[in-house]
Amino acid sequence: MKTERKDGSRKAPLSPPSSLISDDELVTISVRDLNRQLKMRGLSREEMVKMKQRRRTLKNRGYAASCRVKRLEQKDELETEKSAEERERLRTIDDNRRMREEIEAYYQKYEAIRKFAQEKGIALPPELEHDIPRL
Amino acid sequence: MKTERKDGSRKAPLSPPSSLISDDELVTISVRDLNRQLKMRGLSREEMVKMKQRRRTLKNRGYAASCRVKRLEQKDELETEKSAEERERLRTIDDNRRMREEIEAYYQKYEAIRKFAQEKGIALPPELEHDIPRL
DNA sequence: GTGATCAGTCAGCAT
DNA sequence: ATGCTGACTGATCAC
Repeated sequence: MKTERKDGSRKAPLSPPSSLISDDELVTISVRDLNRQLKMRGLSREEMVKMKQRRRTLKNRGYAASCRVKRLEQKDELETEKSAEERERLRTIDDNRRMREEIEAYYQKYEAIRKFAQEKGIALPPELEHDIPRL
Repeated sequence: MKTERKDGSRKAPLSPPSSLISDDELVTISVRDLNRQLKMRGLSREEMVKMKQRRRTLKNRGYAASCRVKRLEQKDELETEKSAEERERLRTIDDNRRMREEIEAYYQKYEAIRKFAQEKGIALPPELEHDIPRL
């Protein structure tokens, strides 16, 4: 079975030590502002490209996390819906059982009267004198 | 929406060009046989370690694939079960509808006889003379 | 050592 | 550019 991670810390993925901007800022800032910041600090074209790539990677990290959360949510949703269907099904089956009892009660009542009439020699109207076929 | 990969080829992940053993062999062979092969070919300790790591990575690749397949299968299973529950529920509801009709038929029959008796002034046994409360 | 799963990375698709 | 997802990798857990 699975337990907890000994260490909650993750792979401390990228971010070169010489980061001028924190990961958090970098993913939050707009492209426009980022360009401005980089220009102000006088980064070389190559450094700009590197920074852009780091931003993209950080974004991807977030997307991956969202993707996993979404998958779990959809799974939970499916399970919930399945349970709801099952509950409904069982409830309906129970309704069914009670209805069978009700049918039986009317059937017995009807049969009792019919036999009573037959024994007393009372002629019933034709539509009442025959048994209803049991379903 | 998602379409097809233009190119079925994958990232050609590892396998240094100078591979003495193909990926397929490497994951298949037993550790015992692998050691024998490596010894026979006279690989350095460092090369041995590299090879072991490559083997582990290849194994992991397979595990990851299994894991994804399993996830999909479980999802499909859930969806199938949900559909089955739903079908059953609808079927039961339909049974229910038919039973209601049956109840109504007996009820009408019973009521008709009871009223007939009442009009003719025929005394019914006490257990037959009263209406059954409708459920 | 083996298998499974998580989080991160990258490729490729769609918007 | 942005967001998503499949596949791959390394870390880490259980056995």
